[in-house]
Amino acid sequence: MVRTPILNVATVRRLKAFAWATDRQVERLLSHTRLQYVEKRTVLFNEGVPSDSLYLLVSGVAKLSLRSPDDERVLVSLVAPGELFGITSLMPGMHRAFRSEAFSDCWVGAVRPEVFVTTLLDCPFAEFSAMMEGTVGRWFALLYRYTRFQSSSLRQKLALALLELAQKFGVRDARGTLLILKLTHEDLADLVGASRQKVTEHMKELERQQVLLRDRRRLIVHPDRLREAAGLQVEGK
Amino acid sequence: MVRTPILNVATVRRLKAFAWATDRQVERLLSHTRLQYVEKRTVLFNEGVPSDSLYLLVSGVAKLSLRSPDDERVLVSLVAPGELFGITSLMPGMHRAFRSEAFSDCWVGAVRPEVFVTTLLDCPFAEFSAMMEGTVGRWFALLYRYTRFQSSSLRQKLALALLELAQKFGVRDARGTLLILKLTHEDLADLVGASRQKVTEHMKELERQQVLLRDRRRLIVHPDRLREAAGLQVEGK
DNA sequence: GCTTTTTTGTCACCTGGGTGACACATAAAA
DNA sequence: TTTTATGTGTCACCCAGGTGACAAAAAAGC
Repeated sequence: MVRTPILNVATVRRLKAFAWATDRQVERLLSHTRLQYVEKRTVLFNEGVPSDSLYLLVSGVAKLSLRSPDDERVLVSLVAPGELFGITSLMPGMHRAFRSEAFSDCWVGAVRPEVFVTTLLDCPFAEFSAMMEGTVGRWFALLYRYTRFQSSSLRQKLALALLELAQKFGVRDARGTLLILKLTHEDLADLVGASRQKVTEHMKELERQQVLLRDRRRLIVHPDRLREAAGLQVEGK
Repeated sequence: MVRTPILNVATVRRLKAFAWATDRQVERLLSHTRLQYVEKRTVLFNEGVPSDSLYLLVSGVAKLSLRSPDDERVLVSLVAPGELFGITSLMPGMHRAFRSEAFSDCWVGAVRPEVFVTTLLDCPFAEFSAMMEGTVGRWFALLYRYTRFQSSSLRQKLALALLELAQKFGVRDARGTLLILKLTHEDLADLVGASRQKVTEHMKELERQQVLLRDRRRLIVHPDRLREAAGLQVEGK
C-alpha cells in the first residue's frame, strides 16, 4: 500500500504553490481540500465534461491531452508537483478542454473552485469567474486552436482558422457567413503557418467544393460544410 | 480626417464587452479610458516590453504576432471589436508575449490594469494579479510554446519541449539538468506532434552532439547547449 | 482613363518528416 | 533464469507541403 502524504502549510510552501497566499489562507484552503490517490493511467477527468473541481498536484506527474480530429491523442502538457490544473473550473459553465490522467501514480488535492476563490481572494466567485472569462477566456480559445493544429493537415488548419474568423468577424448573409475583413492568402498563410502558394491551392479547392465563395475580396463561408470538408466533428461520434 | 467614435455605455454594450459589469462600473471604467486612433500597420506594443496597459478594441481589426526562432512573423490572432487584449498587464511584472499592431485602422481604448481590476472587481490589484499568475500563468506559457511550435522544425520543437521539461522536472546535477521522470521517445513524440522514429533519430543526434545524455532511462540535458543546438536565442539579438 | 503595386493562380522541383518493417536492447513478469 | 512485453535504433520508401519562378488578375494611385 502507498503511504499517504501529509498536506499541510509546510508541504504547500515546499511545492511553491499559492506563493502569494498567507499561511491562514492556505490553512483554510487545505481544510476544504480532499486528497486523493490516482493510479497511473487513471483518467481524472475527460475533455468535454462539466468542470467542478480545481486540482493541485501534490506528487507524481499528471498529463493533459486531447483527441485530435483524426482521433490521435495529443499530449498537451505534463503537470509537475505544485501546479494547479483543471482551471476551466474557474470560468462559468466551461467544460473541460483537455483530458487529465495520471502519467505516474499521483496524489492530488481537489477543491471546489468557489472555495478556492473566496478563500484566497475575498471576492464573490461569480464576479471573479465572469472576469476570468472576459479576460483570459479568449486566450484559452487560442490555446485550444493551437493544440488542435498540432497533428492537423493544412486543409484542417485552414478550416479551423476560417471557422474562428467566421465566429469573430462573421455576419449572417443569404449565402452563408460573410467575413467583414479583407484577408489576403498571405495573411491566412501566416495564421496557419503555411506557405502562401499552398493556401491558394486549398482555397481554390474549397471554392470548387462550394464550401466558401468570394465576393470581390471578401470571403463568405459556410461553417457546416467547412467543418465537414475538413473532417471535423459534425456528428458527435 | 477620421470621425472619433463615441465611447459610452451603450457602445460598450453593443460591442458585448464587459457583459458581466453593471452600467455604473462601465461608466467609471470609461472615465479612466483614453481612446486613441491607431493607423493601419502601426505597432501598439512590441513583444518583450513591460506591459502597463490593457486595451479594448473599439473598431477596426488588431493583430497579434510574434517573431519565430528563424525570424519569421507568426500571426497569432486577429482581434475583433469588443475584445480585450494586452492581457499580460494583468499579471505582475509580465512582459508582452506578442506584438500588437493595427491590422486595419483602429480605435482602441486603453486603461491601466489596476483601474480595470479595482473598478470591475472590488479587490486589490496585487492580489488579483498574483492569483491570475498562479492559475492561468502556466496556461499562458503553454500558449507561448505552441505559438512557437508553429514554424519550427522538429529539432526545434524537441528542444523547446525538453527545455520546458527541464524547467518543470529538472534538478541540477553535476552533468547538467536531470529530468526526474521516465519518458519514452513515444511520449516525446506525442508532446511535439511527431512520429516516434524521427524523435529517436533526433535524440540520438542530440546525444552525439553532447547536448543531452542518458543515465538508464533518465535524461540529463544541458539547457544552454540545447538552446544553441536548436538555433534558439541565446544571445539577446 | 492609365500605371504601378499587390494579390492570385499554377507550375516544376526539393525536402522534412510520416510509415511500415524488423532487429536489437532493456525491463518486467513468471 | 527464462519468457514476454516494451522501448530503441535504423532502414527504404512515400507524400504533404515548402520554394522559386512567372503570368494573369485585381486594386490602388495618379
